Amino acid sequence: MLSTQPLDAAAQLLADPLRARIVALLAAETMCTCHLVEVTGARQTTVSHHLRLLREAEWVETEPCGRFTYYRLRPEPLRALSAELDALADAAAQAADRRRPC
Amino acid sequence: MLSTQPLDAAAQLLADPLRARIVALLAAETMCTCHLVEVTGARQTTVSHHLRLLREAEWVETEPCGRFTYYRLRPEPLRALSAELDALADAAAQAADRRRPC
DNA sequence: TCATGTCATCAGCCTCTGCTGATACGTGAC
DNA sequence: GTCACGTATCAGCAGAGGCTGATGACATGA
Repeated sequence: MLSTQPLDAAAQLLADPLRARIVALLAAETMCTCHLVEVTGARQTTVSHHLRLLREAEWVETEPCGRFTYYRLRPEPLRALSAELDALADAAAQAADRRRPC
Repeated sequence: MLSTQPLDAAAQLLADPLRARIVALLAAETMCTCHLVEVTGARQTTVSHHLRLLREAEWVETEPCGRFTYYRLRPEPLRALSAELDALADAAAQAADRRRPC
């Protein structure tokens, strides 16, 4: 268990459609808020709200550049979550035989 | 993209603390509802509610056994989600260089 | 058949959270 | 300085979803 945040807290960050879209967009390209607003079609305040949650969870890093703010997605939290899910899948594959009797 | 369900829908299933706990418990051992109620300390209706969501998403399979109902966690959805997150992490690792200019 | 135990479903409540509009801050251009 | 632009924060609202108690279906054992 290498994760620094609980499984449910990490999953919660991806549980919203728009936020998941933002994560996917930032995975492809480092971009600033105005890009995300343009691509997603959401309001600026809404995008900023989601970026705040990602920032507080340390899933993204900000890089101010003049008037703009670039957002970069950190791969580490995604890797940690992926590894945790993979471990669960491994356990589940073996749990078909292990059955707790009533 | 091998996943049969959207990223946010899959993440939503793990976004609740109790539901994530149930998934983790079922990953370790195939067990029936009464076990989950006993271990988690939650009400039976609450556990049944979460099991229903996992069942409808086909994350678990049921096996009626007399009065009891055994629940088995399928590893496939976890693997698919893990793979998707790993791909996002790969992309994010390279996206540090790719920057969309304003 | 009747009582008991296991589990699922339903309606209602309540909390959480995402969305919105208004507003404030900082930066760069003029 | 003044204006435009990009961004963040705030309060209020509304919808989604988790929890609860009541209830019913089904299987088991006396």
